[in-house]
Formats: sequence, C-alpha cells, structure tokens
Amino acid sequence: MPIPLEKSFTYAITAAEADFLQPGMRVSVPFGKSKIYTGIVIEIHTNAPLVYEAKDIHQILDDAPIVTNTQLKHWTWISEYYMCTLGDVMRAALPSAFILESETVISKNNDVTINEADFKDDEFIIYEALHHQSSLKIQDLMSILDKKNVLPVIKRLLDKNAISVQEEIYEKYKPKLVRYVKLQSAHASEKALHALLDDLSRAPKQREVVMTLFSISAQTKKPVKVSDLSEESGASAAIIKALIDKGILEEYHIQTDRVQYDGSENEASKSLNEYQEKALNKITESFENQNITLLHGVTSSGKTEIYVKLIETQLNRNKQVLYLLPEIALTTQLVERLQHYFGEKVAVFHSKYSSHERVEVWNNVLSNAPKAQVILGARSSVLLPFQNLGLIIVDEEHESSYKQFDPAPRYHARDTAIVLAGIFESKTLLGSATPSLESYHNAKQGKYGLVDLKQRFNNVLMPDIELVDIKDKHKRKRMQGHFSDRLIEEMTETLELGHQIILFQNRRGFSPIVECHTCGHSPQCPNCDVSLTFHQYKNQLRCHYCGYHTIMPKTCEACGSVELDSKGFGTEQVEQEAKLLFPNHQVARMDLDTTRGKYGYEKIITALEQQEIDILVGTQMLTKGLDFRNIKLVGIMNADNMLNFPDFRAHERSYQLMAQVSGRAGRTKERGKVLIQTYNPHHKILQQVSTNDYTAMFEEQLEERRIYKYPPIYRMIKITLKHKDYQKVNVGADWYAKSLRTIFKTHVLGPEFPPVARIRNQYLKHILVKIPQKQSLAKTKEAIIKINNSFLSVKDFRAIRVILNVDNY
DNA sequence: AGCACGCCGACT
DNA sequence: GTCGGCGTGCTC
Repeated sequence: MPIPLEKSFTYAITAAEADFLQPGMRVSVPFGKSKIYTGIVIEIHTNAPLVYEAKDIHQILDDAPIVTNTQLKHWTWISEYYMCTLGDVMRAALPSAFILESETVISKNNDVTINEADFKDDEFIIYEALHHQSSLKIQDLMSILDKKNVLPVIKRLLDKNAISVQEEIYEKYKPKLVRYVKLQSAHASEKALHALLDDLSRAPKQREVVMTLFSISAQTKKPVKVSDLSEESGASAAIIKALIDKGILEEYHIQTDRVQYDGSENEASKSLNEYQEKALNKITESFENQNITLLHGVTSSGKTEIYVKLIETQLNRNKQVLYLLPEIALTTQLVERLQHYFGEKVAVFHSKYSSHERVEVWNNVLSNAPKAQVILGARSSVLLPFQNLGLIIVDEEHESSYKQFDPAPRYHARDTAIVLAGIFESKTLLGSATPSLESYHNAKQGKYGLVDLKQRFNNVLMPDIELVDIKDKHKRKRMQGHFSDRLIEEMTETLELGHQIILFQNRRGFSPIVECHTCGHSPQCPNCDVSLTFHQYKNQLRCHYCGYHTIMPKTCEACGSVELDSKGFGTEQVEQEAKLLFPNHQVARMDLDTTRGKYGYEKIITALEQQEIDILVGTQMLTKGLDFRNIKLVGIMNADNMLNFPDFRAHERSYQLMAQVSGRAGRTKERGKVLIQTYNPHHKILQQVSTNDYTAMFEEQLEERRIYKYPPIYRMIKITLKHKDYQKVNVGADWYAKSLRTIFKTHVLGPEFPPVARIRNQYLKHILVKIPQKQSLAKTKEAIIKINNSFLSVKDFRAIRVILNVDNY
C-alpha cells in the first residue's frame, strides 16, 4: 500500500484471479471504511489470516507486472536500510499516475422529494449547486462553503436522503493521442475522388483541403496528422471538422510518446586522448576483480568521454546503462551530448518531467525498449524497473543532493545504486573531481577500485587561484561594496579581452538580515526561528524555510525609525553592485529565484552560451554542468560563510564547492583565474583549494573525523523529533536520548536544537547516534526501533513526529 | 497517510 | 444545549 504502514495487508481473491495475478501487478483494494487505494501485489499465498477476515480486492489494474521482482528486492533493502516502510519506497518509486486513489463524489437524489425549507443555509447552498452540476467533489464543497470541515454537511444531507455519495476512481495516466485523418473509404477510388472534387467546387476551401490531403499522402505514404494537414493547406480546424461531419474525411487517433527524440544521425564516439585511454583501461581492469570503482578525474579532464566508451561496450552486450547525475547537472547540454552518440537509445528521467512523461519512461525501461537502453537521470531513477542492467555510472558522486532528506525514503542514490548493481551482478562507476570522503576512503581501503585522471583535456592548466584578504582590504579602504580592488582589476581586464566572468555567492536574496539602525530590531519569520531575507527585486522580506513573505516595511516595526540597515549579502546585492561597477556590460543572476519554471534555467544557460551575458552571478547552481569555453575568471565573493557552517562536513563541502566553481574557469587553451575573497586567507581548506591539493584535504579531514568520531570512520543515524509544542519536544527528546544512552553510552549526541530550531511552527530537536565500525548496523537499528516503539507507546509522546535518518550525510 | 470516533471548550 | 476543534487509534 502506498502509505507508511509497517506491515503488508492480505486480501481475498478468487481462484481465477489467483491464476492471473502475479507479484508486481497493481490491484485496487478497499481500505478502511470508504477509501480505495492502489496496492502492489507482493505475494500470492493460501494462508488465510486468523484474526481478521480478509476483504475482497476491488479490481486488478494490470495485465502484466509493472514492478519487477528485482525492484521488490531492492525496495525491501531500501526500507530496511533507511528504516522506512515499503509504502514510503513505493510512493517514491512509482510515478504518481500509477497510484490511483478514490475520491468521494456526491450527487443529488432526483427521485426523492425534498422539503427545502428543512435545509440549513450551507445544506441549501450545496443542494442548489447540485442543480447546476450533477456531481461535486469534496474539494468543490470546500471551496463553495469556504471551510475545511464539510463532512457534517454531507452527513446531514445524507440523513435527509437528499444526496448520495460514491467513490470514484480515476486512471490518471492517459496516453497521448495524435489526431490523424484519412479519406473515407467510399471516396478512395480515383473516380470517386473526382466526383467528390466536383461536388466541392462550391466550397473552395474544403476542396483545397481534400487536394492537399491527397498530395501529402501521395508524397509521404504515411498517415496524415490533422495538424500537418491544417498547416499545409492553411485551413482552419472548423473547415476540417466540417469535412469530417460531412463524412468525407475520417478521423482516427494513434498513441504516441510524449518524450521523443528527434535528432539527427548518431555520431561515432570521439577517440580518447592518451590519459583518458589509460584511465579507461584501468577502469576495465579494475572491474575484473572489483564491483565498484572510483574515477577521480580533475575538473575538465574529459570524464564524460570515458563514460561514453563504457556505455558503448554495454550497449554492444545488449545491456541497459543507468547514468546518474545530480538534478542541477542534468542540463540540456549534457543530454544533447549523449544523444549525439546514442540517439534515441537515451531516455531522460528527472523531477521536472510530468507524471505522464514519467510513466512513459517507466514503461520503456520495463519493456527494455530500444528507446531506454541508456537512462540518464537524477536521484529517483535508481528506482526504475530495469531489466538487465549492465553498468551504473554515478557522476559527481560527492554531490549531497543524491541524498533525499525529506520525505521518507531518505535514501542515498549512490549507495542505493551500488546495491542495485549488486542485485544485477553488474558494475558501478563513481566519478568526481572532488570525491566524497567516504568514497575516497573506501577506495583507499581497497573496498573500491581507484583510477586517477590528473590531466585536464587538451592539457589546459589548472586555474590560477588567488586568495584575497578582505579584512586587510577593508582596513586599507580598498573595497567597493563587496568587491576588492583585486577582483575589480581582474574583472576589468577579463572584460576588456572579451571573456566572461562567474561570480559565486552562496546565498540568495539581497541581504539575509534587516536590522533597525536605532533599536536593533530585525524582522523575523512568524513561523520559523530565522530572520527574514530582503529580496530587492520584489521589495519583499522572505523566509527561505517556509516561503512566508511580506512587503518590505518602510519603517522599523518596533520603533518606527526609518533607518533600516541590512547585514550580510546575497546574489541580488552582488548583481546590483556588479551592474554599478560595470554599467556597460551585461550582468545576469542565476539562483532559485531566477530559474523557476521549466525553462528558466535553460534561458540563462543559452544566453551565457550566446555570450549575451558578460557577468553571471549565482549560487551553487553554477557549480554543475556548465561547460563554457569563454569563462576566464571566477570570483568567490565570500568563502567564510561556507567554512563556518555548523556541520561536520563544512570543510569538505567548502573544498568541493570551491574546487568545482574554480573548475569553471579556463576550459580552453588559456589559463583561467580564480579569486577567492576571504577574511581568513590562512585557513587550511583555502590553502588546499588554492594549491589543488585534494590528497592533503582528504588526509587532514579524515584525521579529524577519526578524532571526533564522524563518518566515514563512524556511521551515523540522526533522529529528529518534531512538534509544535516546545516543551513536548524537549521532554520527549530528553527521554529518547536517555534510553538511547543506556545502550549506546557515549555514542549518543544531543538532544540539541538545530541552528533553526523552529520551521513552519514546528520545533525540531536532533539526536545523533554514532556507530563504530565494528558495531553491527542491523543490531543498532533493531535497538533503535525498539526504543522508538516504547517511545511511541508513551501517551504524552505519541503526538511527536519522529524522523529516522540513516547516513544523514 | 486518512479518517472515524470521542472528548471538551465556545457560542446560541 | 449543540457545533466544531483536536487528540487517539485503526486500517487486511
């Protein structure tokens, strides 16, 4: 069942149904008093339940399984490892169009005479509405009456016998149909056609349409689309309809895929350079005795070409390949590159696809269609119904967006992919310029194979990285806003040479804190414990946690003073300052606010590609997938706010982020330049970034993790308690942590409020359980589940939501 | 997750 | 004295 239930449910079926049904098919079943849900059959058995009577199923929804046995195995692993229910996994895996739910619909009882005087106001309104519309949904009632609780009204109307209710189920997925026309068979012969054209001599437009249709079908010998016909003949839909109504034309529909590749011929893959060739050989070698191999290739070293070769090998063996990428790296640039080589064998899958598009990809993968041999997708594509997977590539392996944080299943796509490959007995390749500590550690330990690729493509030099001490620059008054004199110098020079610039600031909006100059008051979010961020382009204050927004006040809400200061800065402010500093150049911004909508992102990318943008300001969105020849300078506005982030991975993340952004500079012959502005130029991480010393970073960070007992040396499970009552969370968390400590002793951290302790009016408190390497993960989870169950059996705690997050990194 | 059931405060 | 809010428990 697609709901978070601990157990599976048993339903009764007939012998005939038992013959037909197979695990992996969908059935709709009654659940609770009136609901109908979609379930997946996991087992067909003859053990009649003893303590309850099994209900009959409602309907079988599929002719053949839509979920494979492999998937069911994989799902079970996910639910056990990440401590969630199978229902959670099912909901995440299936495109929502596969999951039907019933909806309560009410309609009027026409055969009953009703004394309308008996009605109360709301009952009358609903009854009136049913005169105009034969049926209404619960949603409709809520909007008509403008209140949430409409069930009492329905109940009263039911008691009066004025209405009846039904449960309606919808098949959400509808194949896309394309409308075609052909000549009615009666007119098909040449003689009949001539007669027809004579008949139509007084309707020149219709005659024209028939002539055009005739010539198109003679030319192409293929069915004729209505849209083509109308375009070709210049006829309106009305004219074609008239012909259909007259019985001269006949319309019909053909099912088609929404996702179609209409590119040109495939090209042969590029030949590799010496270093790539070497790396490829080493990968192949490593795969002989290792299931997982990590490819550590510096930015711009041409990892993609190596992947292409590996994919080719698998396709020749008739195997499917899954190519995982973080969401933001799934740009049209990369998709086109792969389609270039593999044409329509490439299927793409990510969150911006509609539910219908996802169903089509799902079906193609399931049937091992020629269209779905290479699946290029984000996190959730590890959950697709693969048939014979030969290889999984996890690109940008270090990306934290591979881990799902909310809602359950809180799975890590990289680790889930490794398990999936294991089930298929196939290989996994992890690729990154800045591998995560855990993967690099695994490789160093010999758990994974390791292949290095240190040479950039075309022997381009790594960018020259310079640290700029802005504390010193401030002291000497060498700053203009947030730009140091060095940055301005380099920018001026770059622009003069006609090159492009990227400016990176890891914070959106104009300024994260607004503060009254007189009394120090700063506007806070009413639902969360954070200050509101000022967004200048909309003149709004916004909360980045819950979406709350108000208009920017002109005066201080507390004391009425008109002097409002802003503290800190975001991309908007950088953009504005850049525009003032370089008024003759085009400045654009790329962050969550400017890339909303399906094509928002693409528009900016294209403009950058076309060199319509000289300076691009953005958040970490910039770090991925952009491959532009003409960017020569990267400016990191402030490195400190990421280094000081309260998280044990802050340093690792900062290194990865800065190394990745730096990698955007200078991808052709000329050497790129990177300027990092910081208050603390002697920080070890910054030194390591500037000397490109991944190994030093790795060793130092690993040592710290060892000392302070953090991953990858220890494993972690994070437990979050959530409730709107502050006291309840406190008391509950103390109880929970105390019980954990009786078993895990000092390996329990917290409870601790997170930096933002209240989000959407819910207080949060975290407890961390650290797990030493030799301690059994399975036993640890068992113990936690036990404690969790006794926690939930305490009456006062039951209302607290508990979130278990395994490997919360 | 939904939804019914039951208890308790607010308004006619 | 009823309506509607929220806490609690169950769903094959």
